[in-house]
Amino acid sequence: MTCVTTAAAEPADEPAAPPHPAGEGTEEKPRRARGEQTRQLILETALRLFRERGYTETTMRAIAKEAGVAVGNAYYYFDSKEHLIQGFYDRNQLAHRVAAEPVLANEKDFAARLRGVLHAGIDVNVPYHSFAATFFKSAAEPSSPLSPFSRESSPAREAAIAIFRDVVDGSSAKLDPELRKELPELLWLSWMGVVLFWVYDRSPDQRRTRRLIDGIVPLVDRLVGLSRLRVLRPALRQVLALIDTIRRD
Amino acid sequence: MTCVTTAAAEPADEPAAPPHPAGEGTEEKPRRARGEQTRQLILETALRLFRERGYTETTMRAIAKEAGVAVGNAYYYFDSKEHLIQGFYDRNQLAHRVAAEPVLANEKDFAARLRGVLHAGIDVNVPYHSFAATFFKSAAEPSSPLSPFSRESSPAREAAIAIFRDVVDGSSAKLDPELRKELPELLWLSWMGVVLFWVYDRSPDQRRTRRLIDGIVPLVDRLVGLSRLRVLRPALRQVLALIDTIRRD
DNA sequence: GACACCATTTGAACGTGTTCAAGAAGGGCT
DNA sequence: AGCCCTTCTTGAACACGTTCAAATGGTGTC
Repeated sequence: MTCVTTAAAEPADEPAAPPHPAGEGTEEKPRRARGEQTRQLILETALRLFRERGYTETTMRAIAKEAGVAVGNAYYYFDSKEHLIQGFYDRNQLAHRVAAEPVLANEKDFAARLRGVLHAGIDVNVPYHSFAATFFKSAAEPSSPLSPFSRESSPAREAAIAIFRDVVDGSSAKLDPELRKELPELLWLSWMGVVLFWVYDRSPDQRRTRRLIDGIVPLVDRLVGLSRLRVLRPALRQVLALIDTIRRD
Repeated sequence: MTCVTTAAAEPADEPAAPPHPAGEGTEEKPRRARGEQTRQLILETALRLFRERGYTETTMRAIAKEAGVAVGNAYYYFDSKEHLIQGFYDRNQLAHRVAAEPVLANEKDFAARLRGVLHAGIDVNVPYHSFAATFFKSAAEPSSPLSPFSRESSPAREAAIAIFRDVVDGSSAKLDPELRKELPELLWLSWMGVVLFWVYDRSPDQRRTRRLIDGIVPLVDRLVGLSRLRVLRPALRQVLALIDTIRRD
């Protein structure tokens, strides 16, 4: 209950930068530090065990024991076992951004940018493919805070969409201004589709997903290019109108 | 608690035909009957409780008690609580077929057929929207037998695709023969997308889903119509090639 | 009738995620 | 110092899904 606020308040920066700027003294504990430290300890331990044993096989008792705390303590910081995944979620979001940076900085071609970003997204997730399925199961429940469409995931979702906005804005492609406005979100949605495919992908090294990306990017590129074609104008308007209709409830 | 009757007797539309290995020397009557009856009783009771209280809120103990059997007995017939959903799955599949029948029989226009089938699919699911979300959660796990892509769901999946094959075959639309071959499966995939949208749809009476259908059907119709256009031929080939590539692992 | 066999049924027991009432650990105040 | 208040920590207890060795019961065989 109480930890909901703390958890949801600053989820973005916990993976990389610890909130310890300078005063590294042991006595410098302004009330917050002790709790935050425990929180991090539990999260780190949990993610490590998830990686080592898988999600379902890792029990809350094991996490607590390994972290050297009581099981109830974990529930003081995290509402449920599933909420521990949120940490994984945020961390990978950030890793995706970092991995996509080179392509976004150097490449101008739309297709190349999109392709790079999609592959980068898969790259950072590869180590977790085995238990991503279970994790995905949790995310699939609409009422779950882990759902990519949920309010709680809103920051992470916005951050993800921002990457695709970058893909569009930094590209040399010329396209319909109205489409340009909607494209980032549409690309993000496609990305969710790719992730869905990836989760289900049982081929070695998930190479089918790689091929899906390589195949679908030129298609999207072509479609986007064709968007200025006269014959397709009405269809484009139709799509945009539909999106608008659905969005306004 | 000998409630043998009402629950089991009412719905005679059980899709599972009794196994008739005709040609075996054994007597066909008594041995199997008792077990099958219990199995049905448990399934009926479970589905009723799911409808009344929701999936998560219905405990296996409650199902067993209500059915007048021991918990272990339910596990003799069903591997897990999730496996009980498979019954729900099959039943709705059949209901979809039935509900779509009138449209498929009377309508010739492709768009109208597709629209009718999609709305019919939502219609039969409406009563279960509240717990469909939880049920969907189970189906989302790739390893789960409930996954629409799993081997266990193969029959139900084929049956569903068959509906869309009917949509295509019975329509007056003229389209590329290669596309025609793939279209049923593509439409089924779109249907899965619509269901996904529906599960997440929180608008009253899920009216956003209805609008999504009404909006997307003309689009698909248009796209299918355009498929014979010269400019789009290469793109179409590209799509079909991609599907082929992915399919062959 | 007696026995064996196998499908069926039982309910206690196990391990799990989660809750909760109680306490410990400090820091700020008088 | 003494007290209060918030933050943090504890571990037993609960309800659930699931398992399993044992009991039951009907059917075929001798």
